Amino acid sequence: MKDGGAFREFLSHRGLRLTAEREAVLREVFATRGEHFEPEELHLRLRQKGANVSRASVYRTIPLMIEAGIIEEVERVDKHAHYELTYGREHHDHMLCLGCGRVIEFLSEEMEELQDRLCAEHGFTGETHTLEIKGYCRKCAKKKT
Amino acid sequence: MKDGGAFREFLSHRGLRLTAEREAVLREVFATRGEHFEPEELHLRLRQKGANVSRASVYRTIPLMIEAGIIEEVERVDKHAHYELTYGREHHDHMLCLGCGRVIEFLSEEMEELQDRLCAEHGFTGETHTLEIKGYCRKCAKKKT
DNA sequence: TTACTTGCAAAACGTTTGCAAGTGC
DNA sequence: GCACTTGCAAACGTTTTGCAAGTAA
Repeated sequence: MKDGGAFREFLSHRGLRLTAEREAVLREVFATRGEHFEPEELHLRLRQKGANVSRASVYRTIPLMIEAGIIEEVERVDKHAHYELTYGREHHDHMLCLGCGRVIEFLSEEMEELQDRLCAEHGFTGETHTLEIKGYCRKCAKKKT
Repeated sequence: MKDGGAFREFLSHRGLRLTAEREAVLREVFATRGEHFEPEELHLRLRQKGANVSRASVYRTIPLMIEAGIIEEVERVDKHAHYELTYGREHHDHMLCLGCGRVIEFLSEEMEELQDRLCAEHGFTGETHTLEIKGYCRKCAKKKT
């Protein structure tokens, strides 16, 4: 697990332990490379691969990975939380197709600049932003007409 | 209820009925003018005012108001959903203070333009966007240092 | 009259937690 | 050895639903 270093450091820095379960969760998260995931799904995949990690441990490891800056919570389409790996990736935002559910990721330097400007205007110290554009992808837009 | 027209129209257009319960919920939503609210809270306020509207009816009315374009779901800070009245208001976005939980609303014409540009670049037909900037308001930023 | 709507209480859902047993450091 | 971690199953809080009774149109 070449990328796991940041998490290991985070754990030891906090006096927490690197257990087989946490390693398994972390490995599985890295295996999703780019895709969004849900806790339940992550747990299922771990079981399928024979890793004995309980649902509780998955749920307990997620906030740690967030604090460690490995993952982030993204949009909540349904009732439950969605996450994605952010470690080693640039910040990006999402377009969500209301037709097929497809998620398009995009980077926008302009968006970053706009955030800075907006924050300055409101005396706000911005740390992160989430921008989600809902609409229809090319295919679905065509289908609709 | 001078503002309720849109909802009435929506209901009759869909062959749905304007019941006392739906009217009460709608009235209460309009009474929140600008503030975000949660279903549970809305239900509580209705009870306190003596309106006999069950929790179930509140939950059943919310999706109708969303479809009617009266309210929108905003950020989910905790586990549960937050909504706000949007009818008759311009689209705006939010800054959320991680210190005190305060929500700052802001309008940005630039943001609207940026959305259009981004969508065009990705062959996407954007309908709405949600932008949330997390960080610290002036007070909390000062407190932190 | 006839769908639509209601309240209730139970179910469902994702998520969290208390506990006793286990384990990294 | 001691604190941190685990799995389990029960608890949690929000949201949804089946049902029988009620009601707008």
